[in-house]
Amino acid sequence: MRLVIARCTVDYQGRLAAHLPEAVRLIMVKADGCVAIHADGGAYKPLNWMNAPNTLREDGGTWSVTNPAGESLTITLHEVFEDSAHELGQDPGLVKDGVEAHLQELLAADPSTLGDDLELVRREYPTDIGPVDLLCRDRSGTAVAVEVKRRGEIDGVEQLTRYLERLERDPALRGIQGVFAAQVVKPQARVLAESRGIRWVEIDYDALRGIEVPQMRLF
Amino acid sequence: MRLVIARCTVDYQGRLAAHLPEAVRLIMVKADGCVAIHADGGAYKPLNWMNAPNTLREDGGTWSVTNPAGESLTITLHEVFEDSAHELGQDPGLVKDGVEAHLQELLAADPSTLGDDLELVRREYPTDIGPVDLLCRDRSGTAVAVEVKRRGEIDGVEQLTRYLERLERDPALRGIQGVFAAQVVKPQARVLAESRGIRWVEIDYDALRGIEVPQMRLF
DNA sequence: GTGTATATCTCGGGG
DNA sequence: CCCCGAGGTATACAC
Repeated sequence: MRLVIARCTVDYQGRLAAHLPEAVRLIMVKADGCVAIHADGGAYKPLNWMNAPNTLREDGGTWSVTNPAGESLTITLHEVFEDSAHELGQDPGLVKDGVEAHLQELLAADPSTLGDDLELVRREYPTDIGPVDLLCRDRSGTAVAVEVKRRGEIDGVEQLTRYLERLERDPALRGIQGVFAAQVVKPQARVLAESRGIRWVEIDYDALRGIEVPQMRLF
Repeated sequence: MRLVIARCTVDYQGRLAAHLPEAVRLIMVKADGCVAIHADGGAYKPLNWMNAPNTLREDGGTWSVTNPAGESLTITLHEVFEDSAHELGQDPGLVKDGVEAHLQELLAADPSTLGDDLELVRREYPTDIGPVDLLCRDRSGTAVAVEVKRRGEIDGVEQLTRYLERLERDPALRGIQGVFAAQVVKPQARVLAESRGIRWVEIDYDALRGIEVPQMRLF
């Protein structure tokens, strides 16, 4: 990783056109070739950047970064305060716990949390407008579509509504019911779900984890 | 801006739990207090981060970053290879051109791209759930609401559907039609739009720019 | 402050 | 490769 602190101007031409007036900034060049221009604030997002794969050409105080898609980033260095490089090596990567995919896994393993005697038919059941998280059947054989969210907001209810509309057209699924499952279901989402005959369930993540087998734990 | 290259482990506890095993990484601390942990690859997004406002406490080789929302980032330094600081100053900021606002401008200037003889009534026409991008009328006097996107996805169709439902309640707009305009309209969005009687149009941005007057350009 | 809409979103998974 | 959905989305702007 190369780190350059310099007074510079930057121009990006590609999906949009963007220009940075002259100022002192950090230019970060990673081992995979990606380039990011950082100011001293504004969260982690750089002011300007170019992702790999790309080509970096240095010509005196002018850097040209181009990629196969035809985008270009031009950096003009007016004054360089530091220019250092470090070997970081391969990163072992981030281990995450507590995201929607994990919730979905846990619920797929034990759908009874969502209602009496629910049995899983399949996860990511496909429709022509995208896959529904869980397709189940209850004891009476009625199909049940489940949308799982970490935070249950109005968008999720809309999403489940679209799926139900599509699934209802399949004769084998006629009469399908909807369940909206999330750790927290916001008031607006509750109202919308109820007005559409969709049942909503708040899930206790820690309780679900408690019944989980040890080797499923990530760390 | 402080830049530290170090062998470290990192743990985040907050909206989820995430762990980084020991490896050499860049730790960037910006003037506003935000902290980002970068590996030597993988676009501009850091592996882990904590945005301002937060509190950084250094205790030997252990850094604790906490924020008012109760999230925490713990960095354990095992070996420090570099630790430098630089004064960057206030950044004048980015000048952008070519985003959705620009597309909307161009279409407002020439709505005929969207359909025969469309005439603009007004941009950002207000409804009680937000403004619709363009309100037009066609030759027959029928109102037409236009939602403009750079990339036409399912969310945009939902958005336009909500506006149409509101606008239909206005007697002066009864019978209003919807047009979903984007540089690219994704297949799922096409299906949903058609099933709701909304016409979709793909826009050629470069062709629109070609007929644009020079003083509309930003730089 | 909450809600809504945008983003050069980034990132990962599946066909 | 594209399509699609999730994100600790972040960010700006309106109410």
